[in-house]
Amino acid sequence: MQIGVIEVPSRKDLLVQKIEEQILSGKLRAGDSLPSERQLQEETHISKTMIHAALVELERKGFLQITPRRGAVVANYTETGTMETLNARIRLNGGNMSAAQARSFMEARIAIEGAALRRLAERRTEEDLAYLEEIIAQADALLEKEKSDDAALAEVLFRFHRGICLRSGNEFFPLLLNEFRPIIMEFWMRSIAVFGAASNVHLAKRYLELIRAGDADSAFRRLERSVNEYLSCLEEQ
Amino acid sequence: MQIGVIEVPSRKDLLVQKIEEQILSGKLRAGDSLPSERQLQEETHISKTMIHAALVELERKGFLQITPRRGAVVANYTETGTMETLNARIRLNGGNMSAAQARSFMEARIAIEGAALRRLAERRTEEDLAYLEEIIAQADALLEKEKSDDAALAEVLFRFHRGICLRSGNEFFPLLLNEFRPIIMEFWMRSIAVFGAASNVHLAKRYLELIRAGDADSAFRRLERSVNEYLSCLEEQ
DNA sequence: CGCAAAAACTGGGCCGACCAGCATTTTCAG
DNA sequence: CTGAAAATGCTGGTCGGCCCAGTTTTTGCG
Repeated sequence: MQIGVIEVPSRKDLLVQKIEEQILSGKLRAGDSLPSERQLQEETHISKTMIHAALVELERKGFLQITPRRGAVVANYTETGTMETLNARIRLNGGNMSAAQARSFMEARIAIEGAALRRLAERRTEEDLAYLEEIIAQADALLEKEKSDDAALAEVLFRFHRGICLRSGNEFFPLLLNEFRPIIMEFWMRSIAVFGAASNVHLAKRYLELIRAGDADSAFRRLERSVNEYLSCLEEQ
Repeated sequence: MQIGVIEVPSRKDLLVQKIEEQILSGKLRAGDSLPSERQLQEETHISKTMIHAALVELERKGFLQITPRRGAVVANYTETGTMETLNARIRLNGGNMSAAQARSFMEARIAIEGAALRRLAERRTEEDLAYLEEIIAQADALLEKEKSDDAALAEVLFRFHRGICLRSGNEFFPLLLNEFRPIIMEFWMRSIAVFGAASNVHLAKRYLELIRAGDADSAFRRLERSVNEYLSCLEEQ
């Protein structure tokens, strides 16, 4: 077994994580003021530069609102939160989504990828099909290797489904998939573990066939069905 | 007329913007290497701390790929881009979307908000309705003031539609709306300019009625129709 | 010429000082 | 005592330099 690079979190990252924990656990509530940067510096013995960088990162993630020369207050992250906020929440939970979160995620996936699938099936060109076939070929190549590489296959599956969004002609759909990326990769890893590598690649081929046939409705229903299969499989565990 | 706070962009922000411009204009192409941080420091007379922060921000936005101790290269932002990348592109274009972008945006809106609308109509509670009514009341209060404040109304309309996503019970939908926020606000400002303030508030009330009636299909069609009206109005200009 | 040691450079993390602007307190003329 | 102006002390923001650990290029010995 290969041992990856051991990532040492920096002190700044640790501070970010600590404050995130306090906010998500409710110890710090929306509207609460944070100590000033200098005060945090004394408490943590981290330089002001790094303290400042940590607070800026937390503001970007939607956890804080910083007003120059006035200080930082905890934001209501249901108001200001973005996908990054959610990624932080999931990471803090050990990388696991709750069942409700998984269902929410899948609903969002159906809404976005389903719309892309419909659009693409209705107006696919030879070029679109060739683009997706090329990705399928990469997946097949991975299947034939004796040493299975689940992470690489998950990456290819991500690229296939982003390809559907990319080729749908809508500029927004692929961007949304990129935004979801960490969560989607986690999903594909699980899907490969549960249903097997070959089964996932086969499903991708099925989507390609339905797109080629121009059968938007069937493609959409196929997506709904496989999502439901996955969710019920998850609930069994 | 009230003059708001004049925001002075920091030198870091200016550097970020300048590099974004060079990438979006094609002066810097995917794969090109950027000068080292120390070289940029000499050229721009900006401290290394800020140079580094700027490059990290550009990487987060999908414009660069940084490899530790090797340097930064321009990324293919169609591959790595997120909503932030798009926001930057639109901002650089003076806040204007192309017609194709507007259509893509509206398709994405139908996909996401439509799904939320359906879900909410099917399982709304009294609490959900009260939450949305409270926002509508704020909109009415704005309408009655003699001094019209379009920006405030756009903010309320945004909150109403995010409220639909929030109350749909899906955790992801409101986050996606937050992600879109700058674009959505621009859209509401235009909608108010084109159709008038009262008309937009009236439409919101109509959504609320359909949600209360539990008529998911009608609510969805209403959304599709108003989107199409907006797009055809845009194309006339 | 071959190739390994050394030098030069890279981004990453960190530090303590300094800057400009806001808020409160202090000062001091009226 | 009053009230405006000056001084002080706070804030977030920026700065340039330090060391570290890898990468790339140059050097120089065999």
